[in-house]
Amino acid sequence: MRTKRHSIKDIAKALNVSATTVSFVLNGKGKEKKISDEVIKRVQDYTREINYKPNMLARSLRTGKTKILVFMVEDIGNHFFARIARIIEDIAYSKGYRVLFCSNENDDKRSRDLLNLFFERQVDGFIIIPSPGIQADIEELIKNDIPVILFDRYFPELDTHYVVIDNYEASRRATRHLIDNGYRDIAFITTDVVQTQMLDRLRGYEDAVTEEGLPATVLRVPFEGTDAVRGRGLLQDFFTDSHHIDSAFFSTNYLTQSGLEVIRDTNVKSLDSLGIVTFDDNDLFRINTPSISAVAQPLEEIGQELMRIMLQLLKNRNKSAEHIHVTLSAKLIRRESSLAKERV
Amino acid sequence: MRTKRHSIKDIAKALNVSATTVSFVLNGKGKEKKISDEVIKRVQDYTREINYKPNMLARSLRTGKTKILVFMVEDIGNHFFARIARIIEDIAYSKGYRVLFCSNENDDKRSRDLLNLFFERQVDGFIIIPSPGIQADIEELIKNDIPVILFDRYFPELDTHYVVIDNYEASRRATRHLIDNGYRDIAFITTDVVQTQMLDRLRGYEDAVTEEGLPATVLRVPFEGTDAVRGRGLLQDFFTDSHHIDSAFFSTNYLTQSGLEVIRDTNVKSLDSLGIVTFDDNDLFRINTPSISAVAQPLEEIGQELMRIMLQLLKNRNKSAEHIHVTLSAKLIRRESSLAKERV
DNA sequence: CAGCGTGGCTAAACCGTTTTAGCGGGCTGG
DNA sequence: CCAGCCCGCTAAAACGGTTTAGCCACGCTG
Repeated sequence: MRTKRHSIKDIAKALNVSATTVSFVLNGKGKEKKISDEVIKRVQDYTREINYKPNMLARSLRTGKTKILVFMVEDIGNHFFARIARIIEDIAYSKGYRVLFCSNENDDKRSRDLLNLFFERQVDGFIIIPSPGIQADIEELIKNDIPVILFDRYFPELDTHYVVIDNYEASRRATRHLIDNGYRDIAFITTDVVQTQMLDRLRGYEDAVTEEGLPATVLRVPFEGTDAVRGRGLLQDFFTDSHHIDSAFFSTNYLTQSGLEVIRDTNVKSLDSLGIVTFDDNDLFRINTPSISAVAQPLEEIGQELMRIMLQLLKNRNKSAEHIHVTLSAKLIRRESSLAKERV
Repeated sequence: MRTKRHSIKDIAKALNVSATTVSFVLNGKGKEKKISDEVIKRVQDYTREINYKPNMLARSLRTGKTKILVFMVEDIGNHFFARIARIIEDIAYSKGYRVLFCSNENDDKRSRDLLNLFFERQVDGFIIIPSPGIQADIEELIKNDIPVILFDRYFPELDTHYVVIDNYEASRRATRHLIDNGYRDIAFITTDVVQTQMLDRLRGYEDAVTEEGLPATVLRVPFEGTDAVRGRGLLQDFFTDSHHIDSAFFSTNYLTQSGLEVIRDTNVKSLDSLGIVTFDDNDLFRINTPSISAVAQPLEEIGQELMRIMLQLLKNRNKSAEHIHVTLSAKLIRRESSLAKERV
């Protein structure tokens, strides 16, 4: 029953040809290397018959390429990351690359472990949403000449390739949109994460409200627990206590989900009168009653840019050109939740 | 700037010792192999200084072990799977194994691709929730003498190691619980997946209601789309049309979430009068108002059993003993949603 | 002083591929 | 008639580790 894995040498022996010949045929270089049609056929038939699968470790060791990319995000379960993952996977696949996904939960130790794991296994490139404290590890990768692209957030002090959106501008416009619809007491509900993307969103909000002489109310929910319950307690207290609030701008989608549930379950506020905008769109917000206005990041474009850069880096492995910085702009999708309403 | 990756030979050359010596020291066999303390120290200091990371491809090629396990489920974003994943990861980690997670979305092609990807890369073992049509591929793995354990569901016609829960009994008890609390028209809301776990849950429900002469109403929601919106349309229609229903038993957690949202948003039924039980507990159900009764699978135990078996298989790689079948029992957690209520 | 053990190290084989260099034989052209 | 070319194939090195077998020098024993 127990079958030893087949190797090229086994095949060569069985067919009375050399390992070289088998390798040529299996790599589609039969014609080019002047192997006779007869031998090509014999090799192909036999390998198919025994269901031969090459040992990629050996191949990668020899070629120096694994044809594997790593896509590391905060939480691959999050809709925003999952969507981009799928886009990237499709492009990568069509170019002969496989993609491994992993979540770092924005934790440095976990990030480091994962980077190490894959670095040691010689993956060809990394697309990363960095946790706050792994700047040095990223630098180390780059020193080793391995393609790294950051996205969603980056390190201002470290020159790397990255793809982000203009969070400041998007946040500012979303806030203005609430103001334009008559809301005057806008809460900004965000995480305690102090990385570029969140800081920019906060600044966008703050500038928009202060320009109009409106008050700024910020709730920072610690990043912990699982999405389903993250910050429910804090949110509940906040909405119960802050009666002055007439609208809320959520800086990230999982907070919005918790927020909506809290509001609905506790009836502290009426969803129909509260103005709501969220960062990062998803189906739930579209289908929700009322539908929720959202800052939609250009997922398709982000994924495409990431892979465009990655493939370029993989091609020009030698010459290290300038670092590429891409900043895309997000789109505000206006839905029921943020439009001017009858005031009570 | 560009640094070639360090190899053991580089280190050996730099320190004027042999590669063998370096390897011994790095593997902690210095003492055992009678390497002098002085040399051990020099090697350790130097490797630390240059931040040497071994090439795991080369190591694995030689040793035949990658120290990597694969954990493949339907959707790693799902709470139930994610929890088990974490438990497994912790145990594996403590034994020197890393775990790679992946989602097959219950799709055969995707499953096959993933199995192939990792098989070719020589991972040491698989823990799998199989999609319906990959029986042959699983068999192939087993033929190649690589440890495979199925869980959550299995192939009745294929003898493999597996860990499951007694879905029939759990489902039966959950249904009986609703009956005992006075519900007489219980809907069973499930997926169109026809694998063991779902079939058993269905049978459990059917037997429980027919024994009492109660009607059986089954809604099958196709497995597609993303969790957030899966089956919303169908569920909405169902609850709108089926006015006779006084309770619902959901066969899987994401359907419950969609169901709750639909009921809440459309007000077709009152959450307070409807009896509800769901398969697979999570924080949301606990915190929900009303809190939702759930069949809680013993996550910790499942994870531990899986790893216990896996480690055993990895140890006794040679002798193929009997296939191990573990069936655990689930616990019904009674909460507000299923208790006898004032009837209107 | 032969023989033996042991401390401290290393040469070389090996894992399964890819790839470079090249071999022998038949055919062609000058 | 032979130089040169093409055809069809192969030997061997290389990738970066691990592991087996064994070398040499030294001290100790009998």
